Amino acid sequence: MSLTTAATGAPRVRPGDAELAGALRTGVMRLSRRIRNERDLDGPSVGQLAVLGSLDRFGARTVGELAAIERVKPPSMTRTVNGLSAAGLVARRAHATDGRQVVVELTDAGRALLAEERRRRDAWLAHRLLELEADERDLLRRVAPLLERLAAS
Amino acid sequence: MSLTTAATGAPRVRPGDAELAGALRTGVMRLSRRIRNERDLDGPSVGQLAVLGSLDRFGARTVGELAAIERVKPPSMTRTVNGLSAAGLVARRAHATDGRQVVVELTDAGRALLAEERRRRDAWLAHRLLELEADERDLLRRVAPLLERLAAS
DNA sequence: TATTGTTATACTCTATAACTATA
DNA sequence: TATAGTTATAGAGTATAACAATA
Repeated sequence: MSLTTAATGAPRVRPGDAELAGALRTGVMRLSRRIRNERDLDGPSVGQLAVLGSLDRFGARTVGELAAIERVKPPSMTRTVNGLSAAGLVARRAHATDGRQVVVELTDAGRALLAEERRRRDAWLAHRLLELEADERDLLRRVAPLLERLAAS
Repeated sequence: MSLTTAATGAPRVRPGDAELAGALRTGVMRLSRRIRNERDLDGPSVGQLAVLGSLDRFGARTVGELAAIERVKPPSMTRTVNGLSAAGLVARRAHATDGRQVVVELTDAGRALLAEERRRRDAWLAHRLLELEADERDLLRRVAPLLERLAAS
């Protein structure tokens, strides 16, 4: 099975390509809805957890940077940070040199919650993943960065 | 907390497994947000399009069946169907034998819109997909049903 | 003037609870 | 009584527009 044309070497569109966008879209949208539904109702929201994770991975970031990372608008990130701050999971502090910017950083409580969150990663998604075959998990592991790339493009 | 049991011979968790749920979750959530943002603002919403697609694939279905397929609650599906009906894309009709149920079916306009939607599948997602390598698209094609399975489990 | 963040406001999608009609 | 769908209402998450503070 050749995936490229003999002439140009350009990727050849296969029969299923016309349906791929649709299939991927419905799969992503349904799974995202499912994830939103299954999370711990007393804990941080999915969006809040994503911010905590980014702060842990990348270190303290301004509100604007967090908005860019999560691909939301600044007012939305302000709201998300407000929630995290009210829960004591992040703290705002002044930017060292630019008085307009607000730096957001994890608190000890935020780090602890993140650790706890990781510890119970056998919540429903991880649990469902374990019901898959090993090669299917491998597939998903390779695809996760692809989804990020698509979201960032 | 053990993720596998030596006794059952279940797939053994590899080093990356602990992070898979988190990576998949953030990828799915960000891409879903991106998809929501990029759609045609004058056309049907993502949820409405999904329903049109299901009606096309599976044929006429009751409101309750559509709610189950899309994994939303009946009142949400009533709203979605209301929007589609107001746009003339679907029609309600009485169930043949059960007066409580309402059957939803595609109209000609709905079918035409769906065809048009497919024709311009080189909108941003399909366009982005074509920028990937052929083997990456193959990966996504194999993963799409997996996402559905995860969402349905 | 331009940029960063916030406040005010509104819209979309989803949910639960209560209600109607039918089985 | 139980089920299917709808209506009423509320909550979460997002957006745009206007504003304040700072560069």
